[in-house]
Amino acid sequence: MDFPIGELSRRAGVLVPTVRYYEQVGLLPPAPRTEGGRRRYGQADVERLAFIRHARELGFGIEAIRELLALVAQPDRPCAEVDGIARRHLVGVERRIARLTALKTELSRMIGECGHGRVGECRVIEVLSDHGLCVDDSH
Amino acid sequence: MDFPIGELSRRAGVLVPTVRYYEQVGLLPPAPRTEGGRRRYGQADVERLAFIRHARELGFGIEAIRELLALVAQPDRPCAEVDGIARRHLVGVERRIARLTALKTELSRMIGECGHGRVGECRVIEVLSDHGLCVDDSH
DNA sequence: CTTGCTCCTCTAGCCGCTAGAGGAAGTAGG
DNA sequence: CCTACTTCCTCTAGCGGCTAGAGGAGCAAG
Repeated sequence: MDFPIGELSRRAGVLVPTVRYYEQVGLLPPAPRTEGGRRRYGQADVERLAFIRHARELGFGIEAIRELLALVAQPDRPCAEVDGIARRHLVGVERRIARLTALKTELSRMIGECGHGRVGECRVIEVLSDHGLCVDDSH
Repeated sequence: MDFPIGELSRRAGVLVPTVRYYEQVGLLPPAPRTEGGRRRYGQADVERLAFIRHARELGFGIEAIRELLALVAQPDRPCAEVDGIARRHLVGVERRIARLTALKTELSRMIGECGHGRVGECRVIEVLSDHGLCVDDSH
């Protein structure tokens, strides 16, 4: 119930330098130290760190996670804010998907039209050279 | 047929500091200078820069663009390499779409299950706290 | 000749880590 | 007690692809 950073790292599945980074940016509180200056952690830190890790895996940014952690500390407040943060993130993810899907379409078309001849006649190069050859000019 | 960086910027639709950055990383050749030390450009630079811009819009990285530009300079070579670069990029884009789509699914589910009560009972927080509540553990 | 615009270089910042240097603390075995 | 080994510490720099800002010089028009 009182272990060093490496153990925390293993338990939460987060690299040691990343743990220190999270402390630095304020996602984890400054850990108490041994006489020799080493950080000591407890079970609560494992849970907090696992929360952070999972949120990161779901693509939340550091700032959003900071807000989520602040809200977790106030369990009696309505969860509209939590909902809002998650929804905003979802909208961002959907936008990125839409953009990447447009890219994918354009790339596929470009590649499909390549006649596998020489660079000088390559459709891929032509399309890159002339935006007018794109179907969708959203980019 | 001999204009400064601001004019190049306008014609190609690329910000001035970005043009200088592209020169720095070798996508554009070092521009000839006036006596006063200012860069001068011609029509060929507009086309090269437009090519770079379009490739960036399609998500190609600087390194890939460097390779593409080197290939454009050798129009008689077979375009298999061009094709390869584009295909590799397409695969990367598809992977990112797949990943984001999985995120989107998880986020939507999480948000849909939120009962709009208090933070303490919020499903969003619960899911973030416990990875076991995720349907797909690919993340 | 002065105003105002454009241009120059250089440095730092964005995000979220990751890597490495150089050194100190802690632990296990002889 | 000494050594060897591992883990930990701080600090700095780097990734990609720009973007912003400081501080100064060139240049064209009025």
